[in-house]
Amino acid sequence: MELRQLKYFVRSAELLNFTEAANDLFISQSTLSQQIKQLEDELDMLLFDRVGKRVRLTEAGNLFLTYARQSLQDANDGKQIIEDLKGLKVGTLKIGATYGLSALLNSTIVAFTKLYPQVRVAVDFGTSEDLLEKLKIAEIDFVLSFLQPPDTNVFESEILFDSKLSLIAHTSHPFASKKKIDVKELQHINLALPAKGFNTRDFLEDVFAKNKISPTVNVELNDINMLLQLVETGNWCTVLTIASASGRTNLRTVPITGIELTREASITWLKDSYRKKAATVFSEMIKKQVG
Amino acid sequence: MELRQLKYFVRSAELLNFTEAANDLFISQSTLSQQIKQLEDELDMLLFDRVGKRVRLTEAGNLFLTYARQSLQDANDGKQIIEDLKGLKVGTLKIGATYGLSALLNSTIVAFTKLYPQVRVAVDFGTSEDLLEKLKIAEIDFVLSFLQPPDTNVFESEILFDSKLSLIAHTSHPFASKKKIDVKELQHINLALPAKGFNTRDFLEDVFAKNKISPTVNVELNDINMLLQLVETGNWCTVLTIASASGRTNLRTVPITGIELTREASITWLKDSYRKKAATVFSEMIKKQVG
DNA sequence: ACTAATGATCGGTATTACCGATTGATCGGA
DNA sequence: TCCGATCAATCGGTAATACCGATCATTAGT
Repeated sequence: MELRQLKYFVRSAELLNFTEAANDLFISQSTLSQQIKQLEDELDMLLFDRVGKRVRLTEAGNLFLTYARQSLQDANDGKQIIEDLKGLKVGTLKIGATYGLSALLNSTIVAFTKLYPQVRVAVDFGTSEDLLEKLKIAEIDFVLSFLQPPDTNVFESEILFDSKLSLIAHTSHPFASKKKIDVKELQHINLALPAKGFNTRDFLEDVFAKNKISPTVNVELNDINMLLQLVETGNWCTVLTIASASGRTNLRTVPITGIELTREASITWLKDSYRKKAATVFSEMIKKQVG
Repeated sequence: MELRQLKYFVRSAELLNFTEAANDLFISQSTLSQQIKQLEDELDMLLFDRVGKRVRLTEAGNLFLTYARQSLQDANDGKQIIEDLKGLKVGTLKIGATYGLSALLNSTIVAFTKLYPQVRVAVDFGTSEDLLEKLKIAEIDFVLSFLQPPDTNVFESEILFDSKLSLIAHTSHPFASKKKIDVKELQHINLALPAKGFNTRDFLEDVFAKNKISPTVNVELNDINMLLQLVETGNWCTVLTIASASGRTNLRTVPITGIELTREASITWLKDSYRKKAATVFSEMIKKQVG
C-alpha cells in the first residue's frame, strides 16, 4: 500500500469513473486500473463493484475510503507543517544565554515574537560551561555569552559586539557621578559580584590577581538580576559589562581605567549542525540590534 | 512522498541509527539512506541532523514525525477495517423482503445477530417489484421473495424452499378444524387478502380466473401483519403461504386441494455483482434454517 | 443493430527501488 | 596516538514496477 495508490483510489471513489479519474490524475486509464487492482489484491478485497461500464464502491471500499482520505490528509499536513516551519509559523527556539546578555536578549525577544508570534522562545540562563554542554547535545539552538569557546572543532562562534566591564552603581551611590574610576579604586568599594564560576567573575578575579588588588566582596550571587536589585539599594556596587545594566534607568555605569576590560559578546553554534530557521533569523536580529 | 518512505523515516527516527533501522526494515542501509534523502529532497528540508556518526531529529523532523506516524496508522487502520469486515465485525447488511417471508426472516435475523452482533441488519419490506428496483441500484444486498424475477440477465435467483398456499383461519373459525379444503369452497368464505399488486394476490387472482370462481373479498390490505391480525379476530380467513403464518399459535393452516398452489420462496441477487460477506453468510443461514 | 463509452488486459519502455561495495568520517579502546 | 569498529553517504549495476499505448470485451444509449 502506497500513498500513490490511496490517492488514485480516493479520486476514483469520488468520480466513480476510472477514465475521468485517470485524466484528473494525469495518468493513463490502464495505469489507474492496474494500481487499483494492486491495492485490492493487497487488501484481498474488492473496493469497487464493476457492474457493466459502471463502478460502484463496495461496502469495503466505502469503509476504506475514510481511512485512505485521512492517511493522505495526514501526510499532507506533515508537508504543510514543514512549510509553516520554513515560514516560521510554528516551532520552538531554544536559546542559551549568560545573564550578562539578558538585556540584549530581552529586547530581541520582544522584536522577534512581534514578527513571529507563533514561534515559542525558550531561554535557558546559565553559566557558559553549562550552556555549551547543553549546546553539545543539541538541547539548545545557540548560546549567547561573553566566553569564546576553546574547541573550534565542536563549536563555531561569531562576535556580536564588544562591551567593556564597568562599575555599576545606583544613582544615590557616591561613585555614581564619577566620570571614570581606576581599577585600583575598586578596593575601597563594597562590591556585590557574580558567584565564582560565572565567566565575568572568573575574568575579574584574573584581573584582580594580575593587578595585585583584593577588593571587598560583600556579596556574591548566582543570579544577575538579584545582583542588580541589590545594587539598586545603593548599598553595593558591582562590576559587569555595560550591556548588563542597559534598561535600568536608576543605575549608572562608570568606566574603569588602568586596564583593558573589554569583553566580546558572542553567539556560539554547534559546528556543522543543522540550524533551524528561527535560530538563524533570531541571530540576524541580534546582529542588527547591536550593529 | 510514499508510505514506504514514511515507514522508513519513522523507524529511523525511533532508533536514531540508520544501520539498525535498515536491518529492522529488512532493507540495506544504502537504500534507507537514499529513501530518507529523497523524502528530505521532496520536503526541501532536512529531517535528520547528521553530526559525526550520529543522527538526530531536526526540529522539522520532530514535527513531521507525528504526521508520518499518523498517516501510517490511518492506512493501517484502513487495512484493519477490511479485515474486520472479512470477519464480520463491522458493516451493514441490507435485506429486502416481501411480507410473506417475514417469519422466516425474523428467526434468521435473531440467529445472525447472535453470531455477528456488530453487523447492523436493515430490513426493507415492500413489494417484489419495488425491492427488485432497489436491488438494481444496489440499495439492498438481496431480496427474499416468492417472485422469480424474469430478467436473468440482471438478476440471479436461487430457490430456498417450496411453500404451499393455504387457507389461514383463527382457531375459533369454523374452517379451522378442517383437514383440507377444495379451492371452490373458497367462494363461501369471507376473505381478507393482500392488496392488488402483492405477488401472492396477483397469483391468486390468476388461480381464481382459471378456475372460474369469484370468492368474496371483504378486506384487502397492503400490510401482511395487519392482515393476519384481522384473521386473528376470527371474522375473516386469508390465503397465504404456510410460511407466512408460522409463529402465530392461534392460527391454523388448512391445505387447499383441487389445484397446484405451490409457491417458490427465493433469494435474488444482482447478477455478477460483488456480494458482501455478511450477505453470503446470512443467505447460507437462511438455507440451513429451511433445509 | 449500431455506436460511443468504459474498464480490463497485454506487451514494451522508462523509472526507480534496491543491493553490494566502497568511501570518508567519527568514536572508543588499547 | 594509533587502530579497528561503527556509521552514513555515494556509486554503479540490476531487478522490480509504474507507466503508457493499443486492443479487447462489455455495456448503455440511440
